[in-house]
Formats: sequence, structure tokens, C-alpha cells
Amino acid sequence: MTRRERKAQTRRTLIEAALCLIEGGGFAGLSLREVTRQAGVAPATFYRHFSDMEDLGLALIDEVGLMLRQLMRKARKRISETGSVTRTSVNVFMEFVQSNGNLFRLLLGERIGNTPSFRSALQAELNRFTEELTEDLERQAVRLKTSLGDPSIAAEAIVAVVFSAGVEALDTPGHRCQQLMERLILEIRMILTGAAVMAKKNQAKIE
Amino acid sequence: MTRRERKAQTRRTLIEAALCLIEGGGFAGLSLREVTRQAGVAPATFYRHFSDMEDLGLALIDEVGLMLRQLMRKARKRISETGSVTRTSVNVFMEFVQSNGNLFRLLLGERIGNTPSFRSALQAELNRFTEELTEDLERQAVRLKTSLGDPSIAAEAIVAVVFSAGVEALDTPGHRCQQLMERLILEIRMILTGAAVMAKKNQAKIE
DNA sequence: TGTACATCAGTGAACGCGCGTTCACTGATGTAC
DNA sequence: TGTACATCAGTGAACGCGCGTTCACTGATGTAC
Repeated sequence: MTRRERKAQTRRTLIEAALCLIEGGGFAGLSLREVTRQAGVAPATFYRHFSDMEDLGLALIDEVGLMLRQLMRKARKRISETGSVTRTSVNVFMEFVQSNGNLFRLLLGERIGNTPSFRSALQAELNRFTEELTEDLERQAVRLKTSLGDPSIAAEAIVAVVFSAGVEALDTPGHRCQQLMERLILEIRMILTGAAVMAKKNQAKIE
Repeated sequence: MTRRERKAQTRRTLIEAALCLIEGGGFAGLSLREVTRQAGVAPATFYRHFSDMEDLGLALIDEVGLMLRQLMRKARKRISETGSVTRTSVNVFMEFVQSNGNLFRLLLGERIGNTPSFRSALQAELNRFTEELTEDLERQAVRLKTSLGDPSIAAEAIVAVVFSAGVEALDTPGHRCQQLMERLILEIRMILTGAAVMAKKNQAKIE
């Protein structure tokens, strides 16, 4: 194994350690020494990989972004196989939250409390999420030959309800999650229905 | 001034100090000594008022809950005076976020990262908010002789988009806030429209 | 391939610092007579 | 009202602790010849 690979591996270990520790108490209030202790390396080793905790935090956010994008690709695949866009997407999302609760915690939990650079990095990830959903909705609308008016508004609303449900799911035991998902699906359909109806009304006005 | 009053005043000072410090970096990572320093008292004084930082945190959450309830009362008053429910409510809410950003930060920012008792206290406040909105929607539906199906679903969705917009508003300069509000209003109308349409469809099915 | 030197990921000890918490105290306020 | 005692909000010094950061180091890996 080359030195380069070894180094990358240690970096991985540090990131994994941080993610593991975030589980119980968020990123804020997580100490450098805790992370290195969990990773099984000397505190000084940390500095071979990150300049400080904020640097590590930004790396973690990248991590989240990557996983979310992978998640969405996965969701799109499943959609082309099966039928319901909403149900499939919600399923995929909830799976993500449950198997990567710590990442999700980071994504939303630190959206407010931290340094400006942190916050803007997180908001950027969320916006990317909304953008991709907007594109999806547009494509979907074209395919079904309907219109949602401004799909970015609907996308924004959907992202809000989805992430809000995600937060709730973090503290909800598995058997009540199904119920939470059903509510979420209804909420999304409400938004889509509302968007379609409002688009028709506006269309009627113009004509 | 009685001793009792003096004590209450010091307690107030500590709470205000904490709220002031939350502004720049959330409640997590806020130290007891910082709070007492900001309040201008000795560290040991803290223990005459709170058993530890978590205790102070719970007091702050009470504070937020109280203000939110006052806010909603204010919103209801204005609604009975003017016309648009949505626009008025959104105005009131955004005023709150802008003038009490630190409280709002606490309410959402610490929803994830902290101790279980903290999280459940915060979720309870949010649920109270959703409940009151549900009642409002029910009353409104009766008055307009329409139906929203299950108004609690619509209320949940609305709370999600509203709070999501609130978070965004925290980092948005004043002049772009108006734009944010317009989007929010559209989103809420989408949800209400969707809820109404879906209720009608279900009604039709039953008949 | 073998050798000599360079690189650099990881180490362990040390530092000064701010932290939470404790304690015996002080002195103004409250109370009982 | 005046006096003697009790209460208790706030104090300041002290404690031990984990923190972030630095430093000279070690020794395995990489490189040049």
C-alpha cells in the first residue's frame, strides 16, 4: 500500500469518526481531540489532514452533498422503473435519513448555529437539491403535457416539507415512520395539485 | 426594590445575555462563563438561578414558546381587521423572525444537535404551533363553507414551508426578504389550493 | 538490483487557556419580637 | 419604632480538566543514481 493511500485512509478514518460522533450531539460541541481519539490517532495527526475543525466540517458537508446527489440519481432510476414519482422519491429519501441520520443531522442541524462559511456551504447544498427537483418537475410536466406554473416555487415547498419530515423522522421510532411518510406524501401531492390548479387559473386569466 | 425582584432581574439579565450571545453561533458551544461575563455577574452567580446550561436552555425555549403564542394572537387580531389570512400571517411571522432572530435561531437551530430533553421540548413547541394553525384552518373552512379534508396535513405542510423560509430569512438582507415572502405566500396558497381540491375529489368519490 | 538520501504521515510530550463547579465569605434585605 | 437574628443573592479565589496547538522526533515509504 502506498503512502498516499495510507494517508487517504487515515483521512477517511477521521471523517468517519466525526460522523459517528455527530450522531450524539451535533457537530458544534465536537472537539478535535474527541475526533482523533475516536479515530485512534494522535491529536497532532489531525493537522496533517485538516487545518482546523471548520475545515473538517466543510469536508463533511461535501460528503453529504455527494451522498444526496447519489441518492437522487438512485431515486430517478427507480422512478423510471415503477410508477409513482412522489411515493418512490419519499421512500428513497426516508431510507437515506434512516441509514445516514448523522449526515442528515449535519446538513440541517448546523444550518443555523455555525460560522458564516459553514452556513453558506450548507444553504448551497440545499439549493442544489431544490434546483434538481425543479428540473425534475419541469421534465415531468412536459411529459404529462401539463404545467406547474413556476415549478421552482413548488420545488421549494416540497423540499421544505420533505426536510421537515426528515428532521422529525430522526427522533421517530421505525414503526411510526410509515405514518410520517404517508403524511408527507399527502403534503407533496397537495403542493403539486395546488401548483397545477393555480397554473391553470393563471393560464385562463391570460387567455 | 425587594430582594425577590432583584433576583428576578438578575435572572432576566442572564437570559438576555444568553439570547444576545446565541445571535453569533447558536446555543451549543455557548459557555456558562460567557453568559455570566456578558451579564456582568460572577460565574458562581449562575447557580443561584439555573442548575446548569441545559436548565437555562429550557428556560429559553419557554421564552420562545411564549413569544410565538403572543405572535399568533397578534396575527389573529390583524386578520379579523384586514382581509388576506395568508399575507397577514406571513407578514407577522417575518416580522418576528427579523426582530427576534436569536430566538428563532434557538427554536430551529438546536432542534437536532442537543440533548433529548432539549429536542423534545422544541418539538413540542413546534407541534403546538401546528395544532393552533390546524384549528385556525378548521375555523376558516367552516366560515367559508368549504373543506380542506384533513386540515392538520395542510397545517403541517404550511408550518414546514414557513419555518424553512424563516431560516432562509435569517441570512437574507432586508431588501431580498420581500421577494422571499412573496414566494412563501405562493407556496402557502399552493398548499391550501391543493388541500381544497383534494378534499373535493375525495368528497366526490364518497358520494 | 542496491545504496544513499529525501520526504512526510504519524507521534508523544508539553504549553497555556478557558472551562464548569465548589466553597467559605459578605453584606444587604427580610423577619420576629 | 428599634433591635437582634436569619436569610440568601452575589462574590472571588481556587480546583482539576480537556481543550487546541506547537514542536522536535521517528521510521517507513519514495526517489535518484
